[in-house]
Amino acid sequence: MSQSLALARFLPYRCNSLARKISVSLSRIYAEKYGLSIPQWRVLVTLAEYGELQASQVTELTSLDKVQVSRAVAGLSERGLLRRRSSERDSRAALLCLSDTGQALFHRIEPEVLAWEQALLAPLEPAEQEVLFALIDRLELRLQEMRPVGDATAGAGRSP
Amino acid sequence: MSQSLALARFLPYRCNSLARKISVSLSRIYAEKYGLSIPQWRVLVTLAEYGELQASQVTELTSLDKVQVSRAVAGLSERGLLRRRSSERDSRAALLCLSDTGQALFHRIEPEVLAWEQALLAPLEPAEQEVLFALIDRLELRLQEMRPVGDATAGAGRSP
DNA sequence: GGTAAATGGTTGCATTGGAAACCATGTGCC
DNA sequence: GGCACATGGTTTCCAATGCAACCATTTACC
Repeated sequence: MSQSLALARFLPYRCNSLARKISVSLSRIYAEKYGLSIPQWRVLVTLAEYGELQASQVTELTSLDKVQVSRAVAGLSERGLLRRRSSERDSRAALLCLSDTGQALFHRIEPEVLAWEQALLAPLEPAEQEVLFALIDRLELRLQEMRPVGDATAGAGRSP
Repeated sequence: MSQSLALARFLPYRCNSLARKISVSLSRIYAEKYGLSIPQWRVLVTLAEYGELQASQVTELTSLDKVQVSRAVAGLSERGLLRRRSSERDSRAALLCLSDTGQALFHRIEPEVLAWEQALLAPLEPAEQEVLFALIDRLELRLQEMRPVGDATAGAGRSP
């Protein structure tokens, strides 16, 4: 039957478009007010959540690639928002954690961002919010299944 | 109550991440196989759907900005996939429509792309697919409401 | 212990994408 | 008609992004 293609009903387009609008709107908080890029923001959140992490772990947790993480870390470090020390176990590895300033900044931004997200999700009932996240989970899972086996294009670039 | 922020449960992140993965995966069809960029692809679809359009209309329909449309059109035009003529009503306006080659290319790609989308959506029941699109609609609507009034940052740059 | 391969992270370089400046034309107003 | 301003589209310039090459170190293996 193959209905014909119209962007309005084409998931890649709709999803992209939604994601873009969300990013633009949200970035007014952390970008315009606090001068953070998206990668920087993600690194900040992740370190706030997990404490001390190796850069490679941040890479996995944020879905950023290692270059983005490296640059984000450099930027945050320059502003004194995080500290880098090298692991004694492996002197190549850099262990990252937020400085007090970084923590403070995060705690200042977090409620604003959460409030913004709540405002966005407000029209959806809690059950609908669950459904939304569940659908996203399933689609991501599906995408992984669809990837041809033996494809090196995995999330964060591990695997031999 | 304000649960704390975790990326895994943060809609902007999840949505962005999903959109990105979808794009990467899908682009194997129209980018790698047919050498089209995303903007070019969107313009192609839109012209295939609507016939002859002015560039500004394409801009609105695709959620691309006018620079992207301009470049996409230039690229497609170079490859002979679309024709540009200037409107007699307004000699600034460019009227765009697919050439026969462009139509042919579209008809070759369309079924592949639709099949890909079906594969992605396969794990979702039809009713769930409806829910998904409905949720996206509502979120986009909500984003528009949330935009501070008198904000010039509208989708495609209309409004006085 | 020494060489080869793997891993963690950074840097350089080419490409992309968006904002603003820019032409060309059209519209409003006197 | 003429001058200011709006509009359609293109070009220019700069920042962000991503890939690949690159050091430094560690691991594997002989």
